[in-house]
Amino acid sequence: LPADRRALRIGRIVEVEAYVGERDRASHARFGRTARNAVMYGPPGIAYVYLVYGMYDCLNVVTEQEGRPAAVLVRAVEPLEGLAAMRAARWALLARRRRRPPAADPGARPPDVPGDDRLASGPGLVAAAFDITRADTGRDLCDPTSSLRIEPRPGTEPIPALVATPRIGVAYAGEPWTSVPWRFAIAGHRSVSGPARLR
DNA sequence: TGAATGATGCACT
DNA sequence: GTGCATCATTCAC
Repeated sequence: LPADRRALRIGRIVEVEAYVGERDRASHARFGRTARNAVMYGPPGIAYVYLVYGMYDCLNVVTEQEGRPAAVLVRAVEPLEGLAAMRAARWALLARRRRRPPAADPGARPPDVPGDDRLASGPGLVAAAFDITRADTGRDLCDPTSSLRIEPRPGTEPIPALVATPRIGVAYAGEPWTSVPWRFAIAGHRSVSGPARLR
């Protein structure tokens, strides 16, 4: 990893989606156990990272007992620390998409990188901001010594108000799976994905 | 402000 | 070969 992306990065998860069981026709487990989704059948707390649309990695957390394939997709994170590293990673993502050489000055912000609170406002952007890739699949996100981990909400923070909506981008699954309200977000939070009017 | 579209790699039928 | 748990850009308004 380049030096400007080695800093500690911390964020608050503000939006997730649940994918539960082989019956869920929107889930990667809908065809049963395969090479790609095998980790979903394992113990909970483990990372499952997959590639979507040939371009973006997406981070999931396995959530159920061994043998029951389920995971939560981390759709958006509020950046808290290590913002410069997140910006650098975002810039690298943009440069890759445009097939342009990396920018000369790593400290500057390109004009099309959005405000800091939206650096990880989408599942592909979460992985990009934290430099998470498919190579992270299988890592234990609950290990407090891991360099990639999820920690409990500090007890000093109140439980935020949530909204539940249908999941994004699963029209192919058919009913009831396209409509079940299994997307959860902090109500009105500025770092939630999507256009402002829907936050 | 919103709808349409291209980029891009690979898992899967 | 088909289609995808997405994003940025372009173009209309």
